[in-house]
Parts: sequence; structure tokens; C-alpha cells
Amino acid sequence: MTAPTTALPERAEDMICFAVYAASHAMTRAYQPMLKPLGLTYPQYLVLTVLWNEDTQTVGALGKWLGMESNTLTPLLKRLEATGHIRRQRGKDDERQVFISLAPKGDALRTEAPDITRCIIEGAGMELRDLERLVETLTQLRRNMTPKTVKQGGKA
Amino acid sequence: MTAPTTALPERAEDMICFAVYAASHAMTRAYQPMLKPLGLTYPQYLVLTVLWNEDTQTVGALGKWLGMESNTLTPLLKRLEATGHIRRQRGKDDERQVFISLAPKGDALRTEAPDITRCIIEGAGMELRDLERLVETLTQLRRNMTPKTVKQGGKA
DNA sequence: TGCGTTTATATCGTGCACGATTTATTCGTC
DNA sequence: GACGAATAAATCGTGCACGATATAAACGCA
Repeated sequence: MTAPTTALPERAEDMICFAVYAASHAMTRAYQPMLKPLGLTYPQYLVLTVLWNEDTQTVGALGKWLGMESNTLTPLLKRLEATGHIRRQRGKDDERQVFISLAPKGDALRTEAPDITRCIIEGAGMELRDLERLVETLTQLRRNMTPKTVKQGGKA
Repeated sequence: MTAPTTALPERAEDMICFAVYAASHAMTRAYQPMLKPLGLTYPQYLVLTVLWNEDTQTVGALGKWLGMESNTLTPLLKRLEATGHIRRQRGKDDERQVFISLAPKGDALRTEAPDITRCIIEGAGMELRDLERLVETLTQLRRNMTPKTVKQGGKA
């Protein structure tokens, strides 16, 4: 199917948008059975993952990592607070900011992560090396396609 | 396995779930400014793309391509029908099925596709060869992670 | 013919994604 | 100190994603 590289893809299944879209949903579905027993949705799990990586961040900083804005995060975070996974507290220094930090319940789930990750990697059915390359390529793609620069210097 | 590749990714940004998730949303956002003038959402555009590829398919067949079920597709298709892009009609042979086909308005948009695709590929900032490889990898990933087999023999 | 099973869509409820707008706080400049 | 611009979250409305369930047509088989 790979003839000249100058041609645009014509068949639907050859398009990047399709591939990324379908892979993303397949991913979400693969996580579901493991997350449901923990009482987490996939986006909620992603938020916790960021917090396990670095606790106590503002809503905006979290959003930078995930490519979400407050309109998506705020309700999601309120649900995570309601289920006791995180805490939300206004900044004392700057009252506009809201700092998100792990509550004990959310912190405890950290121990589940490696098993989940292992399970997903196994289910992916690919060499770790290939997955790493994939992650790199996707990250580059995201960076290129994001107008304002994803930037991750943190909140400083 | 070789020593260095045995380690699981620990940092959030190294995880596939993150990369795929963020890339998918970045993709959606990149399409928005081109789709909005056409009055289409991104999922709606994907549906049309499938139809441009092969007109007149059942809801189920469309769902196979996109990895969606009727609970997602039915309302989406009704909107596409309401905006005059497609037609929905019950199968005469089997009244359970609903056949989706392009209405003139939806068919006409076909001519816009190449420009949009070109624009996205340009924005991706990657070699076509690399994009092709990425699509291939993602498709494989999707296939591996989908329990029931994605199937692509077509409905015939 | 009748009836249980399977199959194709549709409906419902919850949660996410996002553009547009709002509210509240801080900053810059005078 | 006052005030408009900038910034951080929150709110609102629409559409998508999906589990669970419903509806209804087609099928299998006694």
C-alpha cells in the first residue's frame, strides 16, 4: 500500500485522524475494567497519575499536562474531591488559584498503578522499545499541532 | 528482555495513555477551525469520511469503522440528517437495519477533504513516511487492544 | 404456529470536551 | 489609592462516549 510518499492518504483507514481517534478510544476501553473497581474514570485516573508524579498543583498546571482547561477540569476535580481522592484549596498567596493535592485515598491508589500499566503494556502486544518510540512520536505530534506551545516548565 | 527496556515508565509523560490521549485531543482541536465553517463537528466529519469512502452503510457497519456503538452514533447521525448531510432509511429487506447514505450536501463536502487533510499533515510537521508508520503502529495498537477483533473484511 | 433467542437500533443517565461567558483576584500604571 | 487590563477558576450550553436497558424485527426450532 505504500507507493509514492507524495500522495495524500485517500482511504479513511489510512488517515491519522482515524488512527489516533480509534486508538485513543480503544485505550480508554482497555483501562475501564481495571479502573471501574477503583471507582475511577479514565480522565480521573490521568489526573491522579499527574498528581502521583508531582503532588499539589494548580488547576491550570494540571491542565497544561493534560491539555484540558478549567471548564473540563473543575467539575472533574470536584467529583474527585467528592469521592475523597483529592483535596482542593484556594491559594493563600494568590486567591485566584486552587491547589489540588492528593488525599490519602487518592495517594493509596498509587500502588495500583504499576499493575495497571503492566497490564496495558501487555495488552498493547508490542515491544517496549516500539511503545517508547510511539510515545515519542505522539508527543512530537501533539507539540507540533498545539498552537500555543505545550510548555511544561511548571507553575514557576 | 534487554536490561534497560524492562523498566516500566514511571513519569506520567512517558505513558502511552497520556500520549495517545493528548495527541487525540490536539488532533481534534487542529480540525476544529476548518470544520466549524462547514458546520461539522470532528466525529461528524469522521462519519462523512467513512461514507465518502463507501456510501450507504448500516449504522452497525459505520460503528465498526469508528469503534462506536449505536448509542453514540444514533444521535450523531440524526444531527447529520437534520443538517442535511446524510439520509437515514430503514432497510426494506431487514427492517431492523438503518442505512446511512450521503445527501447531496454531505457529498459535496467531499471536495473539501483533500485541503483539510493537507492542512493537517502540514500542521503535523512530520514526514509523510513517518506519519504512515505512525498510522500503522496505532492501527496495530488498536487491533491488539480491542478484544473482539476490529474486523475489516468489510460487510460483504 | 408459537415462543424463546439473537440481532439492529434506539433511549436514558452520567461524565467528559470545549467554546463562550462570568466572577473574582491580582497587576500595572498613574 | 484608583482603575482598567490581565489572569485563574468557575459556570453554562451543546455534543460526544459509553454502560445499561428497551424496543422491535428476524431467526430457530419444536
